[in-house]
Amino acid sequence: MSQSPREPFLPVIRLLAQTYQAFEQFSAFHVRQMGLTPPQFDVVATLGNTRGMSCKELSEKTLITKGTLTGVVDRLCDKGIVQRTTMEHDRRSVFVALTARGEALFEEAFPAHLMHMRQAFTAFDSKDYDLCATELKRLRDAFTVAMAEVPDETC
Amino acid sequence: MSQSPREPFLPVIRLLAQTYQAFEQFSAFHVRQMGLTPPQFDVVATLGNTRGMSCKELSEKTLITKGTLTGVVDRLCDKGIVQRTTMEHDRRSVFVALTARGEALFEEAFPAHLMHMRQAFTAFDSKDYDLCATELKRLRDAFTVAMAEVPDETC
DNA sequence: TGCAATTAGTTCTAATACGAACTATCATCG
DNA sequence: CGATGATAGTTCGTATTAGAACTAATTGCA
Repeated sequence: MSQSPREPFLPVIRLLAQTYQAFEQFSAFHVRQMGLTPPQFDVVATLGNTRGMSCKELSEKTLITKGTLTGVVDRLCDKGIVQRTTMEHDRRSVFVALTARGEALFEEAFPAHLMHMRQAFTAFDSKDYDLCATELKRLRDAFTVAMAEVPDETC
Repeated sequence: MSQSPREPFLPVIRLLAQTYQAFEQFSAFHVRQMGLTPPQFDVVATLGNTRGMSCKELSEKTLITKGTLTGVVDRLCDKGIVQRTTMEHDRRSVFVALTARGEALFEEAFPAHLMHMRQAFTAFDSKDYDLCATELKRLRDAFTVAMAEVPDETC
């Protein structure tokens, strides 16, 4: 009934998936109440307190693929929350920034979401944050390094 | 340029997202090479070494929503990898099991994927697994508990 | 200068993803 | 027995999601 004892990383992978899922559920629940989808909120939160940035930079910060980002930004444009501008010095780039209405939304939604998320961490102290961050970093880097080593052999 | 120092959990959330993303990239890369999508592989891996199970059970183990699962199982049926049967004692339930061809696929793809994933953990020893698991469990439970406390107030 | 290689975004296709509405079936309790 | 409620899956609508092909613009180097 239990898993193969030969693969001690399987429990870790399972836990990672469960943890991310639990986070997503908890976070998305509140984001949807504010009339946004999680990716849309990510974009608004990333653009907040910022002059704006290119799609590429936005893509790197939100971890949203560029192809997907086009659609997300499209919908935020339709809602009047962000606006696109072509850049002067590099006409390939698109500059994305919050509109006045987008700023107002950010000022309201972002603190509200922080308040919501804070409720999950009431039992954490600074040592807990450090431990958590250390282990996550270790895991993230393990995957990143492994990923960097594989695909070259395939091409 | 740096984040609000008042919210020590923000780095943890960011790291969780980055870690899951890195895992997904690394894992999905290999899964796609085998002609499956990540959710399809999850289903095959879950059904492997099993007589089969209901959609509900499959949904709980794979973390795939029931609505989404219908489509995933549809496609696996089309490929002849799994098959559906209505249960005798409860005609609401659907029993999903690997076909002979699905078994063969599992026998080949699952060990291959384990081998792939193992490459990310070459630097981990048993203490590392424990530390990682402990912190992930703590995080997962924090979100789960917080989620359980919120929605009732909303209804 | 001039063309090949890059880069930034968009578009396209197939597959998720979620919540809500819906159907069919069971369970419960009067 | 019979209404009420709960449960398992499917269906539906909208929004992501990844990757690949495509366009436009820039860069690099001969």
